[in-house]
Amino acid sequence: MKAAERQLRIRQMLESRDFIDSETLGRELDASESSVRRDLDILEQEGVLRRVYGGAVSVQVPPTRAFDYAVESVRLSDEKSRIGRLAAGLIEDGQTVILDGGSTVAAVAGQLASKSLHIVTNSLPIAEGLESLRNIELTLTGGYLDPRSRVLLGPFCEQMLGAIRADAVIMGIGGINETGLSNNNTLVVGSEQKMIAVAARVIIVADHTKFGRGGMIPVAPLAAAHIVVSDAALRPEYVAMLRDHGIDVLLA
Amino acid sequence: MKAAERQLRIRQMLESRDFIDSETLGRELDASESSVRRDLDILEQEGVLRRVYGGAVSVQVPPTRAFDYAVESVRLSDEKSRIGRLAAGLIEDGQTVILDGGSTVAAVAGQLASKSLHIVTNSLPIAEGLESLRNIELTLTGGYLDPRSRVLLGPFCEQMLGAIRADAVIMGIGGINETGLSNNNTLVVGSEQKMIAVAARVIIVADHTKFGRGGMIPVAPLAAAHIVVSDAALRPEYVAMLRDHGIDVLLA
DNA sequence: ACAGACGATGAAAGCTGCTGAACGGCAACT
DNA sequence: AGTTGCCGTTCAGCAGCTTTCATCGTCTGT
Repeated sequence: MKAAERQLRIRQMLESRDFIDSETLGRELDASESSVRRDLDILEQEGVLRRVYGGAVSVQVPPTRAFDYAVESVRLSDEKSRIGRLAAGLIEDGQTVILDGGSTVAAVAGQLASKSLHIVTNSLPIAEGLESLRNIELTLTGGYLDPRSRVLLGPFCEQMLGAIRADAVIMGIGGINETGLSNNNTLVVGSEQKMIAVAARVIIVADHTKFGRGGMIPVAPLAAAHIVVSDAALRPEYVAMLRDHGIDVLLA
Repeated sequence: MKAAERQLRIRQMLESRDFIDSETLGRELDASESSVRRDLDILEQEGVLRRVYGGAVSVQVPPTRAFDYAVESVRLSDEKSRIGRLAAGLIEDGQTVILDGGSTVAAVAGQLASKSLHIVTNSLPIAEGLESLRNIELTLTGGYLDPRSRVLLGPFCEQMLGAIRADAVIMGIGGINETGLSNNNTLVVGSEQKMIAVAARVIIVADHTKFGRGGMIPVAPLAAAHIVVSDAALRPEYVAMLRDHGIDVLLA
């Protein structure tokens, strides 16, 4: 394995982990710890990570400061923040991205803070978390404001979503099983279907507890999703099911 | 487990817990209590937590939001709140009302809290002020979020406004003189023109300092307004000018 | 095709700094 | 005042870091 490839792999690993120790890196990359250390030096100079005793930590734009206001009530579990980081890694500078509501998507939003993006969202908490960032151009959908979830809904929201095109949509979901994606909130389903329709890539974020569950309202068949990001506790049969449908599965 | 990783885990644990005792930390992190104590020292220096006897408590983030609101309410002068009360009296239960952005309009919004209304607004601060009220149905326009004024703008906003009808619009304004209403913020003008077009009654709220001023961008001729609400310090010639155009003038 | 230069790699040596255990002191509770 | 439990300090041991060097593969010029 060449140096450039190792460094790429290290970058990827840091998308889903806060910290990696040198020993693990050496083993996973099949290289000596000397080489790993050299790679870490280079990546540190590039600002990708920070070297610490025992390994390296990923240098994130402190989500604890940039985004906490929006999600102060929603305690982010470890799993969700790992999913967030991994999903955020799928988005590249300059893209237009639709963000659905929901706490898992909010976790992704926090990790997008360092990128230059055009974000379209119907979620007020997410908008509030991102609005102060100069590198993010923020567009809200219109619509009725649901006071419980603080999400914009209804025909105006759908109409506006129908008028745009996006590189990707990042969407949370109530339940996933072999029959497809589903949700329990009746009102958001229409907007979510529109989001899927206008986005070139559909990225579903869902922790492992969402699998096997069927929500009340079907949203879309499995084939509508291009990428599913979940956590390591996802049972293998679900991974296989998704891959059978041609869906990329990433586990944080 | 390395020091850096332990400290990250401690940070995460404090996201969901206010207090952690040293013994639990030592067990969960698989490290000696000595090491845990050292970590806590470091994290305390970084301001993440505060050490207490038996463990550590998370240090709550100072709410910068409260500062914003404080500034806003200080700026809300006696005149504006009187104008707000008077203008709110023009609105009846059950109506659909469009609210423009701006601090004077925000003063009106505060006085609308007791009524049962359907409010349409492009202002995030106003939406945040009203969203918790059960008697108010709230619809936001879509559009680009202007980070400075926190108002939704642009073609999506105008398109959505064009699709609705309202009983009234309550609008602040940058300047009023014999040539009409004008504003200094280029971007909001298009939305304001739409609001005027779709509302049955156009209610302009403006303290007396706005009169005689000409803003950079013309918004509408005087005749577009149906009611102007100002304060008692408004000079009589302006009252006469407005009445000559068939506009009702109310002085708070 | 061959020789030399260059960069990358892994191993070894020496050093730095982290770790856990032990111990005395102090705070909290009875 | 006594007991219990927690804290800060100290120190030996060791894991990990840096530096150095020999080796190997690749590239370049002749």
